[in-house]
Amino acid sequence: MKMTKRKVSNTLALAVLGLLQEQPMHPYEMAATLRERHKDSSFKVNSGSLYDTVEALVRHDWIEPVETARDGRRPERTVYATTELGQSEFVRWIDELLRMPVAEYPKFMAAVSYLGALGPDRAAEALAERAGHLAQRIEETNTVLADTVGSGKVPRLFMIETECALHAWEAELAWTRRTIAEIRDGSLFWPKVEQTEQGWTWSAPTSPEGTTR
Amino acid sequence: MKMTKRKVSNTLALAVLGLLQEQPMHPYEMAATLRERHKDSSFKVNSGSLYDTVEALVRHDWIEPVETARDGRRPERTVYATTELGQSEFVRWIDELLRMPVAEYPKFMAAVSYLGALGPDRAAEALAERAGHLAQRIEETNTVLADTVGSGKVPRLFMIETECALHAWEAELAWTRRTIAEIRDGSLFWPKVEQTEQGWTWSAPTSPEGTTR
DNA sequence: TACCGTATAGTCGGTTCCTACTATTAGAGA
DNA sequence: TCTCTAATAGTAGGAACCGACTATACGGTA
Repeated sequence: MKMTKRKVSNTLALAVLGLLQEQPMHPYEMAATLRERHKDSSFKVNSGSLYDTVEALVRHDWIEPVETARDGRRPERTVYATTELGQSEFVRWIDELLRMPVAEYPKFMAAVSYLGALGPDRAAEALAERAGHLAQRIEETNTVLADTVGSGKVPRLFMIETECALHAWEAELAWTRRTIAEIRDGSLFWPKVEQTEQGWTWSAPTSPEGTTR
Repeated sequence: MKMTKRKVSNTLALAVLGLLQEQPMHPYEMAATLRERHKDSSFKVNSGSLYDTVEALVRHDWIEPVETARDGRRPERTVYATTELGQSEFVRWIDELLRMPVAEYPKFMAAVSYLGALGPDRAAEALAERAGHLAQRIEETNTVLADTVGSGKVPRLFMIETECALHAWEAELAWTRRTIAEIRDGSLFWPKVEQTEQGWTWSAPTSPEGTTR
């Protein structure tokens, strides 16, 4: 009592569709092209997933095999192309993804939920290390942007997602640094948790402005 | 030639460990508690995944069943508690997640990669709709914060991930609005792509400041 | 009191996803 | 010319994940 589920949800499929809008390709070439164009920071390019995704797209008639070539004794390669359905759904899908924000569950958010468990000192130290990594990643990404868009090799629109990611990381870095500061200067109060018969209680902050009462 | 893989990577497992630090619980209660505390925006709480995750944690000796109770004729419930290993790994895992940023692949980033495919008008419109949804979500989250932390019911530290998420959404909203503006005033140039024998070419921007030459 | 919606508690089956591995060839170096 | 590495191209098996479903109890109401 269940049809093969209507939609392919993995975004790697979106990348595949995008590439096949340009020209027919075999999966390995898709992976290589995505890496060449630095799209592998927006899509998780994993050969196992890629072949599965391609098969799923074929099942839904969004793409179809157009030839199987063999180059010398290398394994046989199957070359795929989009269908008309694939072309229209490609655009529809992008539209939908842009319009409707969906809940994501980044690992960082999970860890921040339990920041308290580390205690103030270790938490601040861990966040500081993260801040360093983030800063480095931001710098590297700026370099990439400089020698693609900056040097006129690629139109800005084709790398716009990199700018988007950059802004997200900068925001995360800013939040991280601010939080480190708040931990260190005590403005993020660290309650001590105790268990009573009624359940859990925590100490209230000794308020610097006003009474605790 | 492969041991049962060392680590449970699903962050829902982190939530389970966190709850069991407080007191033994059965899975259904974990889900209910997470929802009560609004932690279901940091962790994807899905009953299917939850039971799988609990089993995985048992396999790795991070938690263990402590009793199986039956209340009337309701299905039997198994109550779990952390082990010592679970307690130390809980802290280690948080530490690791905080220190090292990992690549995430949000759906939005994927869609932005192919923003070009929509054409400027539709792209701007889609982003505008997103901006509306984001603004609404931000407002709702502010309300939640106001009547938990704001009213002193819960210490700020226990909802800190909500502040973190809020900042991320605000940054996304800011980027989205700025990009809409750039599309509309033409400062984000939309190249026209053409296919030649050499491959692909795109029109260069007719630069407003300086010559195109 | 018969019915209905919601809360409680969890199972089942299938799809997706990823890690690890296989196998061949081209080119660089010794 | 032999070997080693990197690139080419993909397979296989299992873990993770999720949606849909099952079944009981409880409280209100028509």
